[in-house]
Amino acid sequence: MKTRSKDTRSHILEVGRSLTARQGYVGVGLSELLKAADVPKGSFYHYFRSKEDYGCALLEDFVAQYQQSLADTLGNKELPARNRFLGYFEGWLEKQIGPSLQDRCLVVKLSAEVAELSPDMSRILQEGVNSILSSLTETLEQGISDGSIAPLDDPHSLAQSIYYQWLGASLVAGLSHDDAPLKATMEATREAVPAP
Amino acid sequence: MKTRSKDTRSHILEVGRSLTARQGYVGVGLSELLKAADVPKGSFYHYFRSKEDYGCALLEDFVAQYQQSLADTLGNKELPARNRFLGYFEGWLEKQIGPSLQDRCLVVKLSAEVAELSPDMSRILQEGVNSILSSLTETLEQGISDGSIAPLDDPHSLAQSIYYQWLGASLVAGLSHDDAPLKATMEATREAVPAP
DNA sequence: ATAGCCGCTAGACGACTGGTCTAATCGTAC
DNA sequence: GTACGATTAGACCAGTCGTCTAGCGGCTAT
Repeated sequence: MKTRSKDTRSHILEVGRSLTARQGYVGVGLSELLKAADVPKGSFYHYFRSKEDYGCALLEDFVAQYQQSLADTLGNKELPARNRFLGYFEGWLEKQIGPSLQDRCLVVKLSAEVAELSPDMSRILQEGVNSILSSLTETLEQGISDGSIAPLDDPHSLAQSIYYQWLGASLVAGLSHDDAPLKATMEATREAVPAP
Repeated sequence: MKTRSKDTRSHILEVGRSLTARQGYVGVGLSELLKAADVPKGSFYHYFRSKEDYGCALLEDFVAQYQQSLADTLGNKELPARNRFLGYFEGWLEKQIGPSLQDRCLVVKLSAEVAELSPDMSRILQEGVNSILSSLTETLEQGISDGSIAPLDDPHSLAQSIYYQWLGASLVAGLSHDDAPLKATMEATREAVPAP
């Protein structure tokens, strides 16, 4: 085994992520995964208890990284909160357009598949969603405070509406490999978050 | 073979629908499907050229039925258009709550899975989405005409926003088996479609 | 009636992949 | 060089999709 920058476990998860972002969870078999990662099949059960255990690790990894990038984007206190909020969705738009399926949102890709398959994986995604919604709500509140967003009745409801809309738009955009639904949603988002 | 109310092909599709609504497309193997349908394996390839051909038939069937029920709900000219519009989403809410996964929306369940798997299946779902969006837009326009909905800048954008929001909310609701996201979306929908 | 026909069924079979496990090997520390 | 944990090879079998042949059973035409 050649030396690898990261340890084998992380390496498997990294390769798994890019494969899974394209083909789904069930759609990536262990053989394919391990071949792509250049890890012998026998090693798998040294690093993970089962495929589901691996799936959970994959999602935990994803959620953790996502939260980090969320903190970077939404937490940058230099910008007015409204810009940070819109910037988050601009980033989403760009990721979905780019050809690197690698970075696509696993909530969109895996939620439906995992829902009736693995309670553990569902829970991890669920918690990721909640944490994103909290961050978005908080940013809206900051925007009201800093004056970049006009006062709102219920920031949490708005954050929820917008986030769900992006999930749905991504689903449809994936079907047609066309970013029009996302661009329309970007426009709708701008209008839904009024500057004062 | 006992007499069956419908022909075998339709029967396979019907059983396939309920299995697929729960387990996804890849998640239902031919053996499981045919065993559940009590149809011998040899028959499958008499009715379908391949599993993908069956998948397309499944989706075409679903889309056709969906369009029918859409016409029934949105086309009922007795009611003001706003009531018909909101009624459609109330129906969605009820279906998702009920334990009969059978009736759940296959756009939500299969879009992500099918996107990178089968262009044909993707196209059928895509066309279903477009047709739903057209019907919703049309109903909004009728509402503006009949006075049940206050004038809107762009009915199509609004229909799109609302529909995407429901897709996303359904995805998340499935994760937690909790209808809160859908109820919140129902409320948001009511507010987004203002009576004059 | 009966012969012929054909839509449909039965289910074995092949080539392959799925996730899992045990037994053996490797690498390092003493 | 022995001990011992970390790592791997590859067997394992249930299950995958898809194919194929044999023949049932119910029509129709004569």
